[in-house]
Amino acid sequence: MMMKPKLKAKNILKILKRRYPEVRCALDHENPFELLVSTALSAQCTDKQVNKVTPALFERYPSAMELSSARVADVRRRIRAVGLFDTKSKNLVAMAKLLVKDHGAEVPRDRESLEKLPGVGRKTANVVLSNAFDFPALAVDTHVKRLSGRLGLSGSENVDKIEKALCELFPKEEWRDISHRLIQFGRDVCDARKPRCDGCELYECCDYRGGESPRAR
DNA sequence: ATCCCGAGGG
DNA sequence: CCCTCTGGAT
Repeated sequence: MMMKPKLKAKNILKILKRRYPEVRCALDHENPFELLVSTALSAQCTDKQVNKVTPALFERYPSAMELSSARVADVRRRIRAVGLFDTKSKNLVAMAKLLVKDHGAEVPRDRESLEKLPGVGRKTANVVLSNAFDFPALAVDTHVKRLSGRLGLSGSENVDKIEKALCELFPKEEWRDISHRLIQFGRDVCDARKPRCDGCELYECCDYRGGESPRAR
């Protein structure tokens, strides 16, 4: 019973909405600057680690203006718990300088400018665009990548193609939340190494099924 | 030991 | 495409 991708996507959307009625960005922040910084810090670590260092960080550096004149060593000390701090601390200060120089110390609202910021890639840019500015964007991270592959929504292509495929599959107004739901589901059920396929609500929609089908990890 | 709600560089 | 960077959780 091969389902058409479009219909399959619709079912997945429905099931995930039921499972996660309300979705929020794990790194919830009141202003774009804080969202940008904490999202950039979240690379290769948990949001718990990020939330541990950001309060003190933002107390000392409330905006791009203050952060732009920070000493890298001080920032590094403050963010040590998130790991990869050597690169991240340098990037944060450089990023703030660029914000002050080119964007009036504000967070730019277009993808091109965001991705020029040191330490900001496609994923972070999409999170900021969709969560801070309500621009339709679908963030693809490792969870989304893995789930998309397993469910058979896209091939195991590169991130750009996966993002494009998912954007065609899901309605624009869902782009922001579907990645959060896929991420959540990836953590709760579809683990990278030991997926809990028994009792999985998406089993019927899945091309992977614990490895039964020849699909990418 | 191994992986993580990445990004940058080779 | 591949690798590396890191602390923390498991």
